[in-house]
Amino acid sequence: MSTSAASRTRTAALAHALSDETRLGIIEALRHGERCVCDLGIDLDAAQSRLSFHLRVLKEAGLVSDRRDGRWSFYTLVPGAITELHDAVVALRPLHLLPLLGGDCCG
Amino acid sequence: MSTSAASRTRTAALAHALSDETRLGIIEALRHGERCVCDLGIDLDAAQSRLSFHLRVLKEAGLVSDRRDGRWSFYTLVPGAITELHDAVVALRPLHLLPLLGGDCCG
DNA sequence: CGTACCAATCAAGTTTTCTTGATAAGGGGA
DNA sequence: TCCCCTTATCAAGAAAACTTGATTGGTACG
Repeated sequence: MSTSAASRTRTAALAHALSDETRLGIIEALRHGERCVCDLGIDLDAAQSRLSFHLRVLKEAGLVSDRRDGRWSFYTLVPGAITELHDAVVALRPLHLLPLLGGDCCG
Repeated sequence: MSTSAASRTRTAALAHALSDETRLGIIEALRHGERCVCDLGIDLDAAQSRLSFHLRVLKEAGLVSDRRDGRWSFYTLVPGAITELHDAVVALRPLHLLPLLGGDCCG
């Protein structure tokens, strides 16, 4: 039942991907669906190079995926990663709070 | 409905606190209840100074609280912070997955 | 007192992360 | 072909995070 070292590594990587406000802004923008980089740049008022850097971090963490269409790159949230993150957080609950937080009731 | 800048700052801070494996190990150890620093050092095989550093990060993020008793310091998880974290992750769900992940169904 | 113990803090050095500007790769249109 | 647009990548520097060993501050106990 104890969290394995591997899952701890994974949780740390996911948390790191979320530990930056620019990246949280990207994720928020992608909640509504696929976006191209140029639109994200306008939404977030971020330099192109900076945006590209953070998109790469999110992609390497498995939180977003990209698709190329002509000269544009489109990014999307990976639903499974959000679920994974959710499960990781639920796994941190104090044991005496186990029934709370909505972790096990909707399966 | 859009995530405010303040809550993004808070989410980033919480995520940063979880982005380190040593700190995840501490949280895991505290799930079972209060622990003193000396026990945590044994559990995690971490140098005293290093442990103290990470405990301070967790404390400043509001994830743990401490209590002094004689020469010992005892640390505990702050239940509200885990809940807060849970809510923050739920708020990142893609909009078309809103009914999933157990966010809204448990009162 | 003096010693031992526990934990926080400090100082120094290393590593990682982030930002910025420049360059390169690739596709579309004239 | 040539030029422009979009994006990724690189290089360099700045800032933040982490580790380690030493010091300091309290507390208990002889």
